[in-house]
Amino acid sequence: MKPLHIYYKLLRHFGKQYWWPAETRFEVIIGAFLTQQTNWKNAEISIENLKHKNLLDPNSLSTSNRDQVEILIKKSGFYRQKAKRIIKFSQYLVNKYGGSLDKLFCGSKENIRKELLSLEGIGPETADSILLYAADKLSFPIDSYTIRVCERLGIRELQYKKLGEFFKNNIPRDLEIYKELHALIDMLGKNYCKKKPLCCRCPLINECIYPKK
DNA sequence: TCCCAGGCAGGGC
DNA sequence: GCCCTGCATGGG
Repeated sequence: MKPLHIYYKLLRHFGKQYWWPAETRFEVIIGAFLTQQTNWKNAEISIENLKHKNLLDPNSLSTSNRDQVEILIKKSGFYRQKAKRIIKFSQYLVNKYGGSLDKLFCGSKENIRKELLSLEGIGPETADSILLYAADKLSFPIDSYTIRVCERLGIRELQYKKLGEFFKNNIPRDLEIYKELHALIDMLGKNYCKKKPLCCRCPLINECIYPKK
């Protein structure tokens, strides 16, 4: 079963997800930090808290008080690390690019990715999420849901890099499809593919695993 | 009570 | 290179 086939099945089943839910690209990035190993709803509350304090822009966040930020983002967990990291990211953006994401995103995808990965708190998944949803670059994020769903589908290459290549080689180079497919896989994983029990109750995924001949 | 949530960094080996 | 652990809160 090809990823594109799965994409259309999921799209029919769940409808469009319209990821990433955010008003600005900067908000996408901060959300990407905050949602790490955390339920999106709690990350969203933290985002709203920052927004209400007018801290959701590079200049304000870069000069904000860390104790205050820690309190505002507490609900999304790991709040000390995350407060430090989003403030540091903002400072980096302001100091190197005058706070302009256009300037940060103006180079090649590969170079932007390397630069993002060099920053504290940005690993492969967060870098690819930022590239796809904030920079509009064709980069497919592999998160725990993606790995879980691919396990169910019997896809062997489960390491981040190989799985990324797998998607890259099997879906059209289309931003809309990249964005929606990642979101749809998360929707599927979130609802139907919990780690336990191992047997999957979702008819859709079962059909993917055992396609009709 | 236990497990999990849209990971990452740092250490050991 | 892979594997383990700390990071922290909230919901089911």
